[in-house]
Parts: sequence; structure tokens; C-alpha cells
Amino acid sequence: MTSSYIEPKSHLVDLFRQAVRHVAPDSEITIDLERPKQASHGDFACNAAMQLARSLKRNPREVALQIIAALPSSDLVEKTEVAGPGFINVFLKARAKQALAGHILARGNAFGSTDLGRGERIQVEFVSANPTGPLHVGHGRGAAYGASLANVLAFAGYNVHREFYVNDAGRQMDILALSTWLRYLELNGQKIPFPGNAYQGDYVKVMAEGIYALHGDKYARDASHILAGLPDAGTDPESHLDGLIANAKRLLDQDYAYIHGYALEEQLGDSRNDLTEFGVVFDQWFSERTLHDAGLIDRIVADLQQHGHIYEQDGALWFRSTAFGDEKDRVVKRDNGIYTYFAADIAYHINKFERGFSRVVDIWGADHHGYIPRVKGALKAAGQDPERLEVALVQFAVLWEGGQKKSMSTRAGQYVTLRDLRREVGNDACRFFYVLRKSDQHLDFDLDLAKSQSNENPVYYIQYAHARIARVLEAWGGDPADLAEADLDRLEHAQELALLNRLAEFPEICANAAADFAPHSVAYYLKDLAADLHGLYAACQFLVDNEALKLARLALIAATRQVLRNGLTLLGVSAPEQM
RNA sequence: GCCCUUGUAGUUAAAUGGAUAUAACAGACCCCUCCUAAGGGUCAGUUACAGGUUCGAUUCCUGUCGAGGGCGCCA
Repeated sequence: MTSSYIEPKSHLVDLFRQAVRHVAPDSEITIDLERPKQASHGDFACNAAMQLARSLKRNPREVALQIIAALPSSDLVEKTEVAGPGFINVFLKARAKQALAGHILARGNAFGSTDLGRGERIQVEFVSANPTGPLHVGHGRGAAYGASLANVLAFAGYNVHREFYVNDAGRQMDILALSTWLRYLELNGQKIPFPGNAYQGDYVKVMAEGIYALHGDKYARDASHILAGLPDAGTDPESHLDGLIANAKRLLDQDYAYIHGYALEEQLGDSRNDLTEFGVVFDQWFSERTLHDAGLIDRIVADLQQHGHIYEQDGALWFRSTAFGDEKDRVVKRDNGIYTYFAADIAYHINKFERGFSRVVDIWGADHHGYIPRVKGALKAAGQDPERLEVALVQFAVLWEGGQKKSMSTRAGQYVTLRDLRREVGNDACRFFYVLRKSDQHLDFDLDLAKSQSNENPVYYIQYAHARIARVLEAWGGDPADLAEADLDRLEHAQELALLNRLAEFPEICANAAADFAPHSVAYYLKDLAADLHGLYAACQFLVDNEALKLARLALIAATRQVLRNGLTLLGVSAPEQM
């Protein structure tokens, strides 16, 4: 049965290509077949005649007739006709559609996958949140989008590497370490004003308690003079904070690394655990610190300096990004001798290409858009092709609750965590809700709606279709192998043929989702597919007395179940057997 | 001021440059003796404005008006 299946679209593209070559030997148009929205326009429509009309200086309908005349005959085609301004509509024989059900059952989990990527190594870096506190709902969107995109790319034949960049070397981590230590000192009875721009969240206190439980007062220091000589917290809070960090490092000496490391491991572990529960897994967690330790940043900066892309001014080193279209030059090494985040990022991206990825995708929050020209500029300066880096910007998820926008600040400890959201709404609804919007579209995440109406979330509509099929097959109780032998030409009902057409679209949907970085189109497709199934469910009885018809219909819905499952898997949503 | 995203039914959103612009929710009705009504069916309702490119524009370009966000020797 499988061997007899011919994929209609590529078959037709081939036929049209031959016909066009005959009608207009010199033209270079690409054959484009689309699936008309209206059934009366056939199963496929070709616009080649309209594309050729100009160069041939002839009426498009006339050209269409010539193309049809030149079209090689095919067992799949029922009829062709010229319609509208010059479309060629193709109607397939029922047999050409029916065989699909058997093909899907034979292909199983692989149905819908393609060879678009040809095994090309592509890296997708996403989330990459600072490990300075719990992930919040904004990170959730990047996680859901990145994971789904990576799945879709893998399904389209790319060799995908999923990576999380760990910012474990920067000032933010120092602030977290300081915050933790100050809370720890409070446990030891020391009253030190806790800076307003340090991390306020309760998880900081939890870490301090953890350290105290493990080591008692081992890390206590007399900090009564810790504020001495520091800039006033009210007038210059950032310098005040930096002064505190410097004092903490001096007072703790070697022990500072322990506090820092403890906080890092705790927060990173928390994020990893959170993401794993969310179905988001990474092949690699790449440490920023290793870039510093391995001297990679020194090497890259020296290299760029040697080629005249870096100059010194006001005691700092500047990258001449204006030479690559950026609006101003950027500091890579501050006058205090510390590399900026940007310097590490240049090294990181060069490192990505040195690891052999031919394409690199960064998924960033939209607030980083101004960052793109300087990173691409740095890649170009370093002799890499900036076109191989693609940045997908994910717009913010703005949270609404009680009709009010919730402001979120990690440092102020004022936000809804991803974990809380998942527990309220459920992982499946979360994953689906997040990717239901185009990534570059602002997402208003109405918390009340997501919580209170979670049963009306479209994800349940799709899952219900899957569960319904599972229950019917269970009620049947027969041998699935019998379905492979089903006499599929029994499928003649209009709703059955409509469903077959929908199933046939799945591979194209997946391929386009990969090419456009648009996993949301899979979500929309699944809604349509579920609607077709529910429509058929209402219109036709599956478990009928006629054995041949029953097997054919069961084969059709079993194929539908397979496609629902394949699509939901791409989105990281479960496909329940019953609800 | 500069940059990014965006403007589609009452609301939230779809639509590789294609034919009569899709859905969901909200609204008005109808359908369980039947494999799960978390379902199906009927009705009403949309491309901000002005130009341009094109056989053909929601889509591409320019402008106007409106919305959201970003613009540190922070990360």
C-alpha cells in the first residue's frame, strides 16, 4: 500500500514543469502550486499562466489552455480547468487522496518530516536568562518558542543543537552573590541596610538559610565598617552597590567564590529543573566564564585590535562598530579593566562558528534589537560571514491581571514566575498559548483568562480530537494491522475527503514553519485539523456494520491521530488517550 | 530625537503577492435514545488613511495618523 502512494503535489509540480518547458522554453519561472481555499477551485491551483502572460505577450487564459494541452497525462488527475484570471485548477481522483491514510500509518512518527535541511548543523540558542533568580513568564515565551522552533527544524532535516548561554561571569552574578551574603549576615544578627537595587526576592533568603544550615557562621565577617567610604546609596546607588561587592570580595577573600558558586548552582539548577518540567531541554549549557578562563576573549580582542577594529580612548577599549553600520562605537573593555558583556558575546559567537555550526540562530528578547548590528559587525570584523547568524526577536509577553498590566523586575523580586504560571495553567496550555502568537508579535498574556478559562483554551480542542479517536479505536478493539489492509476507496464522504486533504498539507506546513521560523503555523494547522475531525465525528459513524467501510474509516481516523500526535509533539504538548 | 515591532469582525488573532480575507471568543438561534456535547450546525459582523509597484496587494515601497517597546564604560 505504501509503495503505491505517490505524493500528489510534487508529482504535479513535475508535470507542470514539463508542460511549461514545452509552452515557454526560455522562461525561468518556478512552478507554484497552492491549495485553493474553496473546494470548487479544485485540489491544486497553478498560476504559471499568469506569470508567463507578460513575457509571452498573450492572454493568460490562452496560455493556461496551452499549458493544459501540454500537460502529460497522469493517473492521479481527474480533470483540469482554466478559471478566473488564468488559474489552472487541478482536481485529483479520489484514489489519489485515499492512499494517503495508508501512507501516514506506514510512516508513523516520521510523517511530516522532510529533508529540507539536508543534515545541516544549526545551533539554536535560547532562554539564556541570567541565573540570578527564578524564570518568569517572559522567559517562558522564549523557552516555548525556541524549543518548538528547534523541534520544527529537526523535523525538517536539520541537525539541531540546542544551547543555553549561562551568564555566570558578570556583574549581575556579583550582585546576586552580595545579596545572598547580606541576607546570610542578617541571619547572623548583623544589621546592614539591604540595598534597594540588590535582589529582593525571597529565594535569596532561602539560599542564605541554606548556607547557614550547611556551614553555620563560617562565612560571617565583622561587616560593621562595610559601608565606610562608599558613595551614598541614595545619590549613586550603582556605585554604592559596586563598592559593597568590592568590600564583600575583600572581606570574604577565598570564601567569596563559595558564596558566588552556591548562588549560581542554586539558581541554574532551579532554571534547569523548571525548564525540564516544561519540556524544554538543551544539548549544552555554555558557560560564559569558560570564555574568560580559556583566554578566548583576550585572543579575540587582541586579534581585532591588531586589525585596527579596536582603539583606546578614555582608558577603555572601543570596538569601531560604526565601520559596520552601527550608530556608535561600543566599549569592549571598561576603564576598570573588566570586559563588557559585549566582549564576551563577540567571543561566544566566534566560538559558535569555530565549533562547526554552519548556521546559528539566536533567540533574543525584543529589547536586544539594537544589539544586532554590533554583533554582526564584530563577526564581520573577525572574518566571519554575519549572514550565517540569524536573530529571531521575541516580543515581550506583557502580563495582565485584574485588568492591570503587571510590571516585572527581577531585582525587585516582583514578577510571576514561569513555575507559578505552569502550575496555574498547566504545561500543555502554557506551551500552546505561548506559540499561538507569531514570535514578533506582542503577546498580551491575560493571567485571569489563562487561569480561569483554561478549559476553553484551544489546546483542549485539539487534545480532545486525539482522545476521541483513541476512544473509538479502543471501542473497536481490533488489530491495528488490519487497518493497513483497509480498502481505502470506501472513503467517499465529503468530510472524509476534506480531512484527507488537510492531512496531506501537514508536511508542507512543517517545512514552511521551519523555513520561516514560525512554529505558530503548526498550532493553527492543528486547530484546523481538529475541526475537520470533529466535523467528521459529528457527520459519520465509524463503528458501522459494513466491515470494509468501518476499516476504511478507522484507518482514516488512525492516520489523523498520528498527525495530531506528530504536530503536538513538535509543540511540546501531550497527546492524551482520554480526557 | 533615532531605532524595532505593530494597526484586519465588538475582542484576541490567521492568511509563501492570488480567486468570495480565515478562525476562536463575545452576541442571536438550533442539535445528545447515537463511538466523550471539552462536540456539531445556522445567522450577523473586518484589512487605519493616502499614494505607488503588479495581470492581481492584508502582504512589497513611500507618506500621514495611532499603539507598544528599545535606545548606558548595565546585563
